[in-house]
Amino acid sequence: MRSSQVTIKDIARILGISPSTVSRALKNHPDISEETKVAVNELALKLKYQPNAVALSLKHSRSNTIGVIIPEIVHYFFSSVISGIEDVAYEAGFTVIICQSNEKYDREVANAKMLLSHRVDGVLVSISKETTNFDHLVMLQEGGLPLVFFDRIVPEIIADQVIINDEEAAYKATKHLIENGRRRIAHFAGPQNLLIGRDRKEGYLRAIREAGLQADPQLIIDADTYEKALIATNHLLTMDNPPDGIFATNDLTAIGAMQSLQKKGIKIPQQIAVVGFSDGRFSGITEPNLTSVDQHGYEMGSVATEILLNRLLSPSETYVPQTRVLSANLIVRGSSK
Amino acid sequence: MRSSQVTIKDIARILGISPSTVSRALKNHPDISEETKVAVNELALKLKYQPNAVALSLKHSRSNTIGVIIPEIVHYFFSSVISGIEDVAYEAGFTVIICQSNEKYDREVANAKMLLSHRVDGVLVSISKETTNFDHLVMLQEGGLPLVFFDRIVPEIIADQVIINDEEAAYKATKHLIENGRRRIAHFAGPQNLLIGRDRKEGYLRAIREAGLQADPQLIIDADTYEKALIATNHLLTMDNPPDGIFATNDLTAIGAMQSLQKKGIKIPQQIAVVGFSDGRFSGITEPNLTSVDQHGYEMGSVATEILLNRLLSPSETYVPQTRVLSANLIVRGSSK
DNA sequence: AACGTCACCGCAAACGTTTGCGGTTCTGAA
DNA sequence: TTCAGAACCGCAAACGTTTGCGGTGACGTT
Repeated sequence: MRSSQVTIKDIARILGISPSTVSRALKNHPDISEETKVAVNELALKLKYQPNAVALSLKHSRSNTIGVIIPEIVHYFFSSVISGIEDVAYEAGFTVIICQSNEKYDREVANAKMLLSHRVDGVLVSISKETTNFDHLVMLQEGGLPLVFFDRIVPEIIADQVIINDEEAAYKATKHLIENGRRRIAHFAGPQNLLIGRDRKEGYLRAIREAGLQADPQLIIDADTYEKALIATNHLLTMDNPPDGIFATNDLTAIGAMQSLQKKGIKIPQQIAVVGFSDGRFSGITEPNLTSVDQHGYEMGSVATEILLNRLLSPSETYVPQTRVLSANLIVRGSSK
Repeated sequence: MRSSQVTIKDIARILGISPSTVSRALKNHPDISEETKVAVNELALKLKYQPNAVALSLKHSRSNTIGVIIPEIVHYFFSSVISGIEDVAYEAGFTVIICQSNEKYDREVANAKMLLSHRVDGVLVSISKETTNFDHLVMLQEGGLPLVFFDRIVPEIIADQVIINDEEAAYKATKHLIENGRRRIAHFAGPQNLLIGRDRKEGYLRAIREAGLQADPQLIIDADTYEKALIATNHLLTMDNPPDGIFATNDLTAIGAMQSLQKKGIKIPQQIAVVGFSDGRFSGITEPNLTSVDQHGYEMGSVATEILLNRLLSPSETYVPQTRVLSANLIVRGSSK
């Protein structure tokens, strides 16, 4: 913030009137004469006066700024979410402070404190993989801030949330594999402290059970990164009875699996089919193209922001937390047909 | 910003002292007795007092916030840059307001005004494809804000900037194709109003000329998106004398080319080699893996932010704009061997 | 006792903007 | 002429925090 920007005081001094009159003239207040209004508005335009949003924030106890805490910016899904957030916030005249936790709890706590200090009006959160204690998020609520969780939600905290039905989506993905003849399906699972990790695994298990298949614990592997998938896939291939399908918790993991398979000369989908999750930009790029659950990142960001803005702009006396479940559809491509 | 957050006034009232004493006690001021300091600090901790950053901003004419204007968040390179920006800002105790222009000039102008109004301390900018008038950026400087351009810079404005040597990188990429025997190389070029578009084309042309090859205008096509590349590649294949190499201005465009080629049964790189630019996450995912110029997004964001923070934290009397050129190396993979 | 110094605070003003309330002047009606 | 109401402002205080300066009391020295 620079001292060389024009303030209401500058205009007042030049016109020989008081700052309160300048303020009222700029707001077209009925008590101010037309002559004064014209003079003020012309000078403000000429001097390129911009209201000081910081001073307004202090005066009104409202900053028109929302905070966003996400695990990682460089991730197609999350960057899509931020894009949706920023577009909706922009349309509503809000600015967006972006914080990444880099999947670290401590960083997430520091981010929460910083946002509280900056007096943001509300916060959109997707928690880090490490986060198992939620005091810092409760603190935000106690500070009067509405929270909206998205994707990685926290059932322990009463708040609005936007999700897809991870269990249902995973169920569909696994069922698709089963309907295409796969009988031994591995699941590359995300962290089980995150609800999305649990739900995706539950959906997978439900489809397995419904098909009367035996759930084999050896086919459920903790692997939610490209690198882990490279290793995990190699491991699967050493089994006496390797799988004929892989359902991965995200696209990059699925791609890691695909590449391991292809390096071993395994034909996809003929020998082993692969399904991902999130429908990132990659899915139309791999060979064969990746079947994937469309997670609607941009829409998730948009909806979460709309819910938050509604909380801010239309406060209601009774708080009923809202859960919006976005449709998640399976997009079938070459990797699983 | 919520009225339920604890202020210095609350602590002052509870302890029966003045707000200025609370402030000084919190800052360990030597004029304040040890007894008072202990009482203040204990109560502040108990009440979870957090300084009001908005009030501090107003008082100090400094917000410890930097603004970022980028063309598009959902883009691997830019999301990498933001990640670098956020990490460096966080370490320095700064927050980051993120604005995307969606490649629209009008949006970029509105973003600039909003950042000025929010009294950010400085701005990091990569301009939109549409931007040919820079008054809104000059306005930021006139408002006292230091600017740092990155990637898409504006030579017309005297400011700090962080780039890779696009011309040199493109020269290397094209030369690599030539050294691998390619004699008819197409260039999928970016917008020529952007310096990066011009420089990449110049580097391409220089390599062509140095090799004693004839530059064929029909081989230079305006195509900087995946979709445009699908079409442009098909068009190239209808030529009497199709190219044997393609140098694309970014990775997604290169991938579009690859997919068109593969759909027509063209072997990559045996028949036509492909080189991209930016070394996004995709390059290790395509088949064959894509040769690409590594654009160092995260490093670019980090360096740009460090330069900006230096401007803010160590102001110098004489302003000498700084240009940092990051190394850009060609990473050779299967698409061009 | 008087004076000077130091410890330890509180007052007041600043930052930019807004808004309630009251002051001043003018005009019209009684 | 007097009074009331309206037009048109300016003052003062608020928001949260900081910081210069001055006030007050205690203590030590002359």
